Formats: sequence, structure tokens, C-alpha cells
Amino acid sequence: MVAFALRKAGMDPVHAADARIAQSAIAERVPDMILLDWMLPGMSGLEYARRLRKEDLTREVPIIMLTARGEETDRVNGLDAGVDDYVVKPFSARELIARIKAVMRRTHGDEGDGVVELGGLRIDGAAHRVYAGDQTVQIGPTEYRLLHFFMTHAERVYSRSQLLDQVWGGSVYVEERTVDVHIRRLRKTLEPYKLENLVQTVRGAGYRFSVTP
Amino acid sequence: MVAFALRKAGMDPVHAADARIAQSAIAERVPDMILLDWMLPGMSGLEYARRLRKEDLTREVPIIMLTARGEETDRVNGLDAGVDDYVVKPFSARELIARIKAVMRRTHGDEGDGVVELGGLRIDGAAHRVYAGDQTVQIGPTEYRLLHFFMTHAERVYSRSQLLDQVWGGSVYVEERTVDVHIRRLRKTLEPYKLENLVQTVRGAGYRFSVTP
DNA sequence: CGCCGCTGTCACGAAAGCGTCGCGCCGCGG
DNA sequence: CCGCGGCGCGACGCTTTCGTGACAGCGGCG
Repeated sequence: MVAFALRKAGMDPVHAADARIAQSAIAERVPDMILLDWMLPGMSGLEYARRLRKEDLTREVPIIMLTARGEETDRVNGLDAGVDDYVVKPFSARELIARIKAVMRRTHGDEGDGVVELGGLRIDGAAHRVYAGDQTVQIGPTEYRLLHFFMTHAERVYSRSQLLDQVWGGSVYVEERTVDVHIRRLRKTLEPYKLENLVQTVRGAGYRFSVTP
Repeated sequence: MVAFALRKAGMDPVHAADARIAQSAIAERVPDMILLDWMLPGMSGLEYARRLRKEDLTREVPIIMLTARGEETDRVNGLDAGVDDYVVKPFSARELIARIKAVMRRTHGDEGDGVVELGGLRIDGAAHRVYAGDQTVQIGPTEYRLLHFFMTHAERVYSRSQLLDQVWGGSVYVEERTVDVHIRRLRKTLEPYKLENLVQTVRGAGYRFSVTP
């Protein structure tokens, strides 16, 4: 019924009966967003959401969960798991579509593929790899995302809040100072290549990636 | 109860019992965001949200609505009215605060961007950077704001109290003479570039940023 | 089950700004 | 020429902000 409504709204839904089927469908083509029922055969929808957030392929894909009444109290857990929004059953087709559009609007930013080169640093989005000159840089997942965001948005200050929104995702709640730590870790990984001053702190404002010191 | 929770989270809530009281409170000081109950005495919260969206003063202020269960079906109307998010009662303080922060992060984006160039000085709001010719100028946060204000309001005298209002913000009380000190500091940072006479003293009136000495 | 990489949070210390004070100079009116 | 208010400026505590090491939790993997 939901699929029918979405199709009527000009979307192209793919239906999966359980997590396993969903996985193979995603492997075939990564969707623009995922509509996930709270209750799944075999595992909880929340658990599956966490798994989707962990895998590189689906990390950026927004998730809307369908919950029945009385399950809302667990919502915080869902927000922690990186779920972008909720729709509570029973819902109208109109409401669902409005929510989907809102989430798409919010998250449909930039692509992770492509190659960016800047300041002696090269990042290959498709290969998920970073090069300093001709040697590859060993880097963790979060630092990678942070660096990638910085390199695609260079010469511009971002507050800790904005970085949390852009790099961590809009619906995960961590301390702002956590950004500092990852900045530090990013600088540390760039240090062997003498590139740590690409990441600059702007006192009272946030951080900036810039070629000029 | 909500106000208490917010205050504990370091926020500064102002409570209003109905739309009329809210209006006068807003007239006094425009809030950073508005938490709006679905049901209001006299008019629906939704209706009031629409009104807030229509007035210039509150158009940019994000709104979060508090709804009870069973009202979710009308949610679509809320999204249409320009409401930024919903919190469904009952909610935990943590959830509410998380939502507020998320909305603030999302909407509190742009301000003071753009590039201004004047008198051999260039200020890049996005990068939060100041250039004198082609070299970058090292500058502190307050001096930056002061300079930014001056460059966007050049050739005009501002009294100390006006500068305090515009640069420091209307809700902090500091000595007027403090302005002198920051003017001095601003001049000092411009001195190496021989640009210190852009900031001029108007005896008995205040200060002025001007290209002509 | 233990090891390991990664993450988020905390606590501590250093550094940078910030606001205030006080002194002295300067311009202006008497 | 003198007095006085206005302003420049160096100095000094105090607060805020940031860097950084440490640590516990959590999965993943052997």
C-alpha cells in the first residue's frame, strides 16, 4: 500500500520483506532513502538501522522509521542510531510523502565519489582513499569523512555544530568538544606529511581547511 | 517544567501563556527559536505558527511544535506551515533538548558571509578571514567583529553605546571605555599594514571607519 | 574469548582574549 | 595660561576557549 502511494507520488520504491532481502536490493542499487519498519522479521528495525549506518555503502542514506504508537518512547534510541525521522502509524500517504520530501531536502547535499585535490592532498572518494603526494595516508573512518568534507568545502569556517551536522549527520547527538578530538586526530595523521596546518582553528568560530596558513 | 529543563541545559527560556503574551515577549526580544504547543488558548498553535511565518520579525525564527498523541495526523499541515520539527508528548527532556539543538544547528547557518573590500582591506565572511592586500591579517574575534561591522557600515560615526549594541550584542553590559581598548587593539593589528588611520576618532561623538583621512 | 581499532567523553593545563583600571596626554573653552 | 573632559595606551587579573593525553565502551575479528 505504501509502495503504491509512493509510486503515485512519482517515486520509485523497492520493497523488501526482511533485512536480508533489503541487503541484496541495496547491493544491487543504493537507494536515495530507506523507509524502515520498527518491527522486522528476525531483528528489530532499530538494530538494522544501526547496521546500515555502519556500512560505508549506506552510511549517507537517510532513514525514516515507521513506528506504531507506544513505541515513540524509544525514539531517543533511534535518534542515537542515526535515524533521520519518524512516522507514526497510522499515517496518511500525504504525511509520509511530506516527511520523505523534507528529509530528502535536508540531506541531499553532495556526493562522496569523485576525486578532490587540494594543498598537496588528494582524496579519492570512489576508492575511499587519501594520498599525500604519492604515498597513501592511513586514516580512520571519521577522520576520512571530516577530511573529505573539509576538502570539498575549503576556505570556509565551520562551527562545531555545523561540522557535527555535516560530518556526523544531523540526528546523532554528541558533545561539541568531540569535534576537537577528531580535529586533533586528523592533524595527527597529517603530521607525518607536514600537512597538519591545512586544518586551522578559528578561535571563537570553529575550524577551517585552508591552503594558506 | 519544560522551562526548568531548558534552563538546566543552559538555555534562557521565556514563557508565554498565550499568543498575545507571546507577541509582546517577542516584540521585546526576538528569540532564537520558538517552542509552540499545538493547542493554544484562543487559537490553534498551527494558526499562530502561520502568523509567525508571515511577519518579518519572526520569519527566520525556527519553530518546534509540541503535540499530543493523536494529533500527528495533522502533522502534514504543520510542515506546510513552515514548522521545523515536532516533539510528541510525552517526551523526555533529553529528547526535547536534542531536537532543539538539532534545529538550531540546522537553521543557524548563515550570517556575515560574503566579501567586503574597502580601503585596501578585504574581509571574507565565509572564511572568517581578513586580508591587507594579499597577505592575511591575524586578528582576534572581537576585533574581527568590530572591523566587519565598520567595513559594512563605513563613512559613518558610531557612538560607543551604538558599537556595544552592534558588535557586542544588546544583552551584555560592559563599560563604554572598553570600546576604546578594542579600537586601540584593532588599530594595532592594522598598524603593520599602515592602515590604522582607517579607524578614526570623532571627538565627543564616537568612532568612524573611513577611507579618507 | 581476548585482542585491537575506533569512538566519545572527561579532566587538566596552556594559551588567548577580554574587560577594567589608572595614568598621562591632548584639544578646547574660558 | 589653566582647567577639564575626552581619549590613548600599557598593564593586570580573570574567564573562555582550545589542545591533548587518558580512558572506558563497543563491535569486529581472529
